[in-house]
Amino acid sequence: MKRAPAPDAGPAAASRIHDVAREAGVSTATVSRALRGLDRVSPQTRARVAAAAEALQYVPSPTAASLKSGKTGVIGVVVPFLTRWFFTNLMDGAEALLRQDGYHILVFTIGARGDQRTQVLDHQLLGKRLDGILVLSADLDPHEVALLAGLRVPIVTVGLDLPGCDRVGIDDVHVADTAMSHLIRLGHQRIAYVGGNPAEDVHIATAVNRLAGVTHALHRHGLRLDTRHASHGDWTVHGGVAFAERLFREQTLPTAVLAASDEMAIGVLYAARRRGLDVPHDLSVMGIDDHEMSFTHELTTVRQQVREQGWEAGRLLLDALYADGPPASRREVILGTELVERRSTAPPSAS
Amino acid sequence: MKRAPAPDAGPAAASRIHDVAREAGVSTATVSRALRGLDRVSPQTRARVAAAAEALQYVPSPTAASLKSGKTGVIGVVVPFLTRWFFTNLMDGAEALLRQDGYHILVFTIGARGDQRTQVLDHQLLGKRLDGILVLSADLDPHEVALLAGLRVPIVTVGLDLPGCDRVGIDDVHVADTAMSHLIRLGHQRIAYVGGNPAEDVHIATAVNRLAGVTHALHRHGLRLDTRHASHGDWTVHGGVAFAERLFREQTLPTAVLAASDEMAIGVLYAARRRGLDVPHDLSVMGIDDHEMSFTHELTTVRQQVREQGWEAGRLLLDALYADGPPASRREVILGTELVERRSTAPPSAS
DNA sequence: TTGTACGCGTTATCAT
DNA sequence: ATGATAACGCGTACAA
Repeated sequence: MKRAPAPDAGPAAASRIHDVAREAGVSTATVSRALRGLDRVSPQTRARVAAAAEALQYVPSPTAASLKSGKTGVIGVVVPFLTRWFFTNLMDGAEALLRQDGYHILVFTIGARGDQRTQVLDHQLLGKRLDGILVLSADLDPHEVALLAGLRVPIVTVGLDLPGCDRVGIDDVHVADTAMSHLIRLGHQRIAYVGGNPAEDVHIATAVNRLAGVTHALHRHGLRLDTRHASHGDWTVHGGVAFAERLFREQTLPTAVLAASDEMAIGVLYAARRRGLDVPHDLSVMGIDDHEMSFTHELTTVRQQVREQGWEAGRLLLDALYADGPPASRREVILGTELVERRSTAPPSAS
Repeated sequence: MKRAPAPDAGPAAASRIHDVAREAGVSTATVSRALRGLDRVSPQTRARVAAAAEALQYVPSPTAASLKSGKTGVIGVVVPFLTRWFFTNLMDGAEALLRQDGYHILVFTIGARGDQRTQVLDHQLLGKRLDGILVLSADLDPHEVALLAGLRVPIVTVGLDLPGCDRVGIDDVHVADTAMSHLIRLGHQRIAYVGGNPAEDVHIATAVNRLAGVTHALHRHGLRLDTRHASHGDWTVHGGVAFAERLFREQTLPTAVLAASDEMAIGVLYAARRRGLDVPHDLSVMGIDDHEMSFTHELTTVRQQVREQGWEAGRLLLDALYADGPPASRREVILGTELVERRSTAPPSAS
């Protein structure tokens, strides 16, 4: 507030609703009604108010409006990482939709579980600041869930289930089944799998469900996972590299590797190339997601529509926001997936 | 507000400062002072207030506090895209730092220039909502600049210059010079270059500066850009692919390609492989950035520290926020860069 | 050290 | 259709 008004630019102080009222010769109540397009304002008055507001460069204070109305126009987006393809695409989709309706996005990056997360999702920081919450594939612990639920605002999740909350996602069992079935159909029998860590991803069923899909597909064809060829990574490229390096030390190698994420699959590709293995001749590699960099790696995968999921989540949240009163029922949107064949997979070589 | 209080959970209504005051047997003023750690509160009183606040689950209303103080605790981050590596890493760095000081991040994704941007950076939406602004490599047009400047809050930019604003960045001329010099040192003489579009990136000197660095390096060695081998892309993988496909239709091919971004370089790699060219034997390819997927593509590049730039930008903004009153001087933080040699580059083959 | 009382800028209720 | 006025919840002079 000590910032002196610059002598060379615009109005020294922002104008308030009172100034507009005086300028237009009406009351503040009328200004408020006119500017927000409410009923019961004569066309002439509305025009006069609009002109006055324009002349005075009037911008309503969102703070004051929020204090009175209880609505902030802000949606909290809870996301583990800001730098990973999956999450940023979710955010992008959600933001695009929410912005159309004048909502703003407040970001809460909570990072990997167990870190300093309690500092991020803090009662103090969240309190009365948000109209709604989007939880984007963040594996919240019970305390965090309770914190969010205590806010008493609509919550929509993507990629996980929260009791009573609307939800968007894909069929993870099916997507993994599709991927594994493709490798089996090509003729592979010794297939390695690197999934997510079910112990870490307690609230995110992704790791569990994709493993289930993999197992289903194998069982259907009388196959099973070789424990020496199955492990879990952290969903990242480096996790995939680490998995592959362990794998390559085994006596018998698989003829194909399925990774639960494209990023891990790309890590496997990298490690394989480093070891001099020819993909797909010596080893087929397949992922799940269709990451933006999958095509440049010629990676066969099963595509999910990530941006669309964010978009749908935003839509569900808006619905909940406009329908005040408790929701009639819980809604679920499950988007489809699609096999994308590229050059990283082939039938096992005769050798 | 019609949402009926759930019978099975917490307090029906959030408690206000008045409730805490009554519970602790003091005035609201004392509660305010005690809870915010101000002086002139006796230890006993402070403890009693703290206990009462705890018991009532009291959380101060940020809205009301903002209305009084004029501070919102919110920083606006203006960014072109939410889904690109460079921007998300900047955001991540900035958010990590700003959160330490209790600030929140409000995202403004403005997209490519000329789209529907005016709808995003709107006077109405920005007004009185932000304590400060971070402009992350967004090429604002004059109207948008005026809009932000009119907010009268501290602004820090990354990757561009705004009059009077603190700034973080790298030496783009130097980084491009380093890259081109590396190719020349390897023995290349016919080197193609795909840069950014200087016509589109008016306010971002990146395209211009990197081209300047490229030209400097060439001139120093008596070389120059073949206009048939130089063009501009849109910084993306697809832009790189498109450039390479045009390039490969030329009569004489270069022995090396430098791209102004790793994403474009990766596109060039992809197109080269599709065409059956062996990298680096038939063609050396080099980028700038050290994108997270560059090592999986074995791409030689010049690394810049992106997350660190976001972090530094946050730091500059905090400084400006704490030092009220007009800034004494304009500050610039220029971070270093580093050549990263991988397998996509080699001396030109004898053929 | 603590309490009283006013104001922040808007919206909503009730008159008119 | 419009105006007067009371909240909204907190911070902070100023008084005690």
